[in-house]
Amino acid sequence: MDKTFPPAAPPEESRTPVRAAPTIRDVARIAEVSIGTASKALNAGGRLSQETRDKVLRVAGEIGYRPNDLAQSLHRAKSRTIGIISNDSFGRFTFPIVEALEERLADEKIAVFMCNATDDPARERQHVDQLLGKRVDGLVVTARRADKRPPIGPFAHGLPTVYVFSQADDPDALSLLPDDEGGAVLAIEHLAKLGRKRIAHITGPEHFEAVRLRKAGYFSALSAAGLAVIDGFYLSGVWSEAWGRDAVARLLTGQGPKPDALFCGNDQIARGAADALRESGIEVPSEVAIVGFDNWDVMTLAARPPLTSIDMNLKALGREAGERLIDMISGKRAGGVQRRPCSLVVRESSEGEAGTQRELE
Amino acid sequence: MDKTFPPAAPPEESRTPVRAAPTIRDVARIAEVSIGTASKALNAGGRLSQETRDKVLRVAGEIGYRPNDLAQSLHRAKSRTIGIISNDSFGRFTFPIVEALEERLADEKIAVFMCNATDDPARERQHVDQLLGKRVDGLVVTARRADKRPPIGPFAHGLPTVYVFSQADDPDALSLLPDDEGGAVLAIEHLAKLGRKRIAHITGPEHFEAVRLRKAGYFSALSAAGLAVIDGFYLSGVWSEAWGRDAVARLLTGQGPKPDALFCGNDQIARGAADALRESGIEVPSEVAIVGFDNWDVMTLAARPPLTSIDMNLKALGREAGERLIDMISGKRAGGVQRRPCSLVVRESSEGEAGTQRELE
DNA sequence: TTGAAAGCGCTAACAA
DNA sequence: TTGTTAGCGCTTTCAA
Repeated sequence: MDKTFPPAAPPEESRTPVRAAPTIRDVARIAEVSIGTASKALNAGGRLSQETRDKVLRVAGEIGYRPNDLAQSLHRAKSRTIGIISNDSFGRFTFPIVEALEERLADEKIAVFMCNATDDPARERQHVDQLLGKRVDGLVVTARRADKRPPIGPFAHGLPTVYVFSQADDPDALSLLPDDEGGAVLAIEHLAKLGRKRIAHITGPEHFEAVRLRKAGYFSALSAAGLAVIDGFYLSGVWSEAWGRDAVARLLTGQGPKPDALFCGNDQIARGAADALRESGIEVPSEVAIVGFDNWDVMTLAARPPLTSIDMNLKALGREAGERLIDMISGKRAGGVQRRPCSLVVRESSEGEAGTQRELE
Repeated sequence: MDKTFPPAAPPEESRTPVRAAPTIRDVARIAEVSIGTASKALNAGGRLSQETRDKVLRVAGEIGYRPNDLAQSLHRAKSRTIGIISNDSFGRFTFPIVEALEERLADEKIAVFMCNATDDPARERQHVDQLLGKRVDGLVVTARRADKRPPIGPFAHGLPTVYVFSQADDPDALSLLPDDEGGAVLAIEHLAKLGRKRIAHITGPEHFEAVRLRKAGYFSALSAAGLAVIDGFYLSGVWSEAWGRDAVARLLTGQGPKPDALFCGNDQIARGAADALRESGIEVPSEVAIVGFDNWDVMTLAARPPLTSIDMNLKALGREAGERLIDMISGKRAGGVQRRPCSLVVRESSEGEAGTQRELE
């Protein structure tokens, strides 16, 4: 066969619909300038006649030229790209963090690779490996539990990394976490200010560091407020509404004093507690006030009454993670475990004047 | 000053901790071969003496060489990178989709850029623009509502794009959606099989296409099952537990017949309905059975009793979106609105033999 | 079996 | 003011 004949058109299926993006070379050719000139015009740099500059920009606009970041990254040191490794398969905590982070980085024209490792170290390693291949400028690591985890690496050593809602077992690493203990203190101070004297704490499993920290805050704030620690008023269980109901049943059937307030380890427990109280004919908040944790609207707003809760300010945490990462990328060193304040969101489950419906001393 | 003096060391802050990644040039130099040879060895291609190949690979391993994807992408046609534009700021529906999509694409060594547009067209456009600069091979668009939206572009024209849980107002675009109508049919068939005759439908706002489709499924399945359409048994409101409770109150206080089953437009409504029934002394499922929609465990498992629900199989949807996008990237054309089946997940709120506790005909 | 060199799209230093 | 060119890290011919 004659090789000079044009080859047959490729079959429909394999004909890609993407037409190759125009390059700076195309712009230069059409605008009848050199590539260097075109580059200068497009990057608004150097001295150039206004006329040439305009012509180049016009042509670029007309043919839909868009610089190729890949090519730029190749000889800038930076790819303007970071990776985020998430280990929260449900996303309830991770999502607001990631969202705020992404928003903050978008302002800086940095794009975010999203990788879900779902607590599988092999997958995680694979993802990090891929991200290194993509020459990301930094890494963010998130998790569902705020417990210590082995640091990324050593294969990622030297890469700016921020752990957020997650804690690396490496003193040099930067970890950004909510101040769980402080959050608990907020809750107890609030209840104490309302005149409550017998505050119980119903919470999740103790293998969560958050549980241990909130517990510590509970006890320290009680004593700071001059309130007695009552036997049987600290109940650790699981993170469910059912446990909230159970725990309330236990508190009500016991021999000892009955609580006039509950501080719950999360909003699901708090909601279960609210249901159990209502169904036992105990009024919230007049007889028993409730404060939850997480400020998860799905729970706090649907509960009857709506729940006062502690907000971990996850969006702020995500935004700050972005900022710290940007700092690290530009060479600033940082490390250590840093905790950010929670805030109290008051709703009906704890509203009302202190002591109005209470026996006063 | 003498220019030949070495410049002062940069201040601590600006000294970046990242040591430049080794290049193939480094590998070649240390292994004492040419760059071409090193490349051949690393890519397992071409004929090469086993000895040289081993030496190159050993050196590469020792110095931690990792190919630079950016450089590769530059003259491959593909970047092995896609972008996902999400418009669901809460993430409840989007998250499982994105997660499955990311997992599927990771198998193909394709990385995912995550962009949240939060329903702001300007932000969306900005993101698409950035993604085009990064030379992504494709785009996935997700939303919170499965309603029609303007297509991405025309600036992204020609770029393989899949709309998932989201529908482009463009007949050529590929949209992947759950079969809401079929889901409703599943629910009604299930209840009819249990012997229920008076099935009410409590749902969300009609401006959601999903509401209209589920409504259509409700009516068509009723008539297919030979069941009467009862006046006042279709109630459209909002997506909340409170509305579920309200709607039940309406159904119970009305003059007409009382329902023996409820099909709810989502699980929050269903949970509210379950609460209202229990508090009215009506037993679920013996007196009134309930089926929800979304199969959101936070609701279905916490409700008393646990809720039967329709699952939209979002993970499967996400995985398929990944597959279709891969197809499109490799040149396969696809388009149209494609709906994927939902499935029924039976729990206590509708369990039990048909008619055992019911008046039978 | 190995090496040399062109080129992917872009920037920046230098030359004209 | 504009053009030329080296080179970012890699692959891929072609030559040796």
